[in-house]
Amino acid sequence: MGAQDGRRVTSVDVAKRAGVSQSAVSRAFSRTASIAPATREKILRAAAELDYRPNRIPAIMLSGRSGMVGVVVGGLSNPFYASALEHLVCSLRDQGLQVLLVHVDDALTLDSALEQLLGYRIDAVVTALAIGSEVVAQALGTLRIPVICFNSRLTGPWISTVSSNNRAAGVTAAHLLRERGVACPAWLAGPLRNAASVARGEGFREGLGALAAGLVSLQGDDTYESGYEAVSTMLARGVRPDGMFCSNDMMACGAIDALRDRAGLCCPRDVVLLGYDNIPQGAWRAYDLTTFDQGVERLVGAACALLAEALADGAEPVSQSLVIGAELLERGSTGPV
Amino acid sequence: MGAQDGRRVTSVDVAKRAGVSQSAVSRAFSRTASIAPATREKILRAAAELDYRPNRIPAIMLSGRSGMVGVVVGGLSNPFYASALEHLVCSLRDQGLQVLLVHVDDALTLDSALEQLLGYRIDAVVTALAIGSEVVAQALGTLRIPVICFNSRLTGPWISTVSSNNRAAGVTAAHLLRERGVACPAWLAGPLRNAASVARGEGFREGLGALAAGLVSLQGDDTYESGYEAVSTMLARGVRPDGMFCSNDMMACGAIDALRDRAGLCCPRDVVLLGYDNIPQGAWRAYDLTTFDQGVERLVGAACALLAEALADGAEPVSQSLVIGAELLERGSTGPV
DNA sequence: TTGTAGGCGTTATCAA
DNA sequence: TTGATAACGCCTACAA
Repeated sequence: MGAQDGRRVTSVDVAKRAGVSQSAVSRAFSRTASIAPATREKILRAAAELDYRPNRIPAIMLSGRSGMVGVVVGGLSNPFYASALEHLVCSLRDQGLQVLLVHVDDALTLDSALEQLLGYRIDAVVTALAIGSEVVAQALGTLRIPVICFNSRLTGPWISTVSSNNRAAGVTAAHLLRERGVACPAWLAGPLRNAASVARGEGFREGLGALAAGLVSLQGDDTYESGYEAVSTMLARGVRPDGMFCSNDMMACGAIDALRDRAGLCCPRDVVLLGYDNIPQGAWRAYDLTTFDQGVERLVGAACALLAEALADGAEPVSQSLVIGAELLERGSTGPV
Repeated sequence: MGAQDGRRVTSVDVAKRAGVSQSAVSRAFSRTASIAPATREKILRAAAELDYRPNRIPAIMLSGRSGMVGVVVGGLSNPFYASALEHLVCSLRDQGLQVLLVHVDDALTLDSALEQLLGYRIDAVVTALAIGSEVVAQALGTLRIPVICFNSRLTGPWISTVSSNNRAAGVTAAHLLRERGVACPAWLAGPLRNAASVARGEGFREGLGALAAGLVSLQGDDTYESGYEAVSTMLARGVRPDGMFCSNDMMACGAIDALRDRAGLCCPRDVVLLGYDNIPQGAWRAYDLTTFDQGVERLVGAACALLAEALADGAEPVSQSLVIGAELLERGSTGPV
């Protein structure tokens, strides 16, 4: 049945079999068009017999809208981003949008990737990149389609952002350490290009008040290894903080392991420590990590809401910023209350 | 510049500005067509001025090929799959293929997801699903486009598979435990629908030889929590193996934590333990997990090779099976040599 | 409610 | 090397 000759089954084939016009077939598969139930029935039967599947491509040509959203990801090795992607894909599907996925390492890849995507007439771009923001804003701004960024500082007429309240969380982290009687705090930063990390650091410093004077600042790159390295180096220099805020959970796990390995230090007994993101591994018994939960669902939900607005018929270029409050999730690494 | 009136810039606009025919514009952007360098130059300049980007959609209509591959993923929360996806996206891009990503929870979602994808005229499907294979094979088999599966038992005229040598790895795991003098081995299985897990278990049992008689079999579902639970329950029943093979690293991490938490048991001192997948977390100091490395690059590379073959012009329905050898990666959890 | 006809933006074919 | 023209498969007026 169907395309014996290799050719794909088209609406014309179905029309022929059902003894109707091609436009009738189109109507049978349309939500809005009016068609007699009996005719529709007949057509659907013929379509099923031929194993016909409507082709969306011509509709894209006519409408100029593909129903596809370009999703640009960087570090999928961070479970937080993997989870965000998973939620995003599901939410977009529920909005009837498909995801055209691109992985990007640097600004160059980004440019060529976007070029590719644009050929497919994607309706929008969603991204959680942490590449040099200047370059990215430049590249994204010229697309003339809506762009939604996570935890970014990018701005532009087509660019909207969704962020968690990084600065406030930093303050909260500082207050928690002070409550726990921390005297010598440390801050483990993510890469400087990561706007969220910078904001967390600023909030932390602010919340520390007088304690900020003696703040030990370490630099990581958001990976477990960098957290392990940074803390190992610090310990080797004889620096021993009793409280620590890590810009993300991956580094926090590395920090905990380095403290244990290199100096026999335990959390929270010797160091009160917390991270950010609430990745599943933080909940693993070996870490039992206090952290900030960004609420991936809310974050993604907000992004999709912005997207829906930006894609609404006749919408002007939208540029909004939404801030989602991150919630402190206390576990063992900051000790009992 | 460009579409002041909101309309998108087309090749006709560029042609007008460059003072050439529309076909000339098409040629200027084509790799194969022949065109005078001067003409090409002139056209590209006009295109740049208008910010023109070729539209791939009409080409899809003409050729029937979209250059898009549907990628169906399940558990992105397993870092192994996240990593595989990352590699896959990059490799496909290098082949000039785009990724249309779909997340699927159950067979129902799969059906509707595939229906969606087919509307976009995807050229092939790549998947690492571990859903009931009957249903999936049914759904995938009727697509009439190439399907590449990871670690699956699916078969059919259009279906190819890439697997790691699960059975052989199971045997190797058993031999390692025997070398270490294990007397009471345990096996922590993944879900039954996971063909890879079943094969690993069979190989393990085979490799154990006489020891298989006393094998302790535990059931998990490939998550950390299930590993933790299964081992906790086992310990509560007073069962204390001295060697353990876990069907994947996530469960292995859970097992290690349960052994430590619930019975103060350490690896490798009290239990010689190994997993499968080589996820980054297994290398974290808290686990230091011996495991089998599937070689994501090789796995993905093989899949892409199969795909290229299946998509070659005039290719018949391809059905191949490739097996990639997994390599034992010894770390601390199986002890020093 | 139904059929006819035009067009979406390219690529491919053919003639010049 | 170029330009005109016919597809590709569907949607959407418009007419019946």
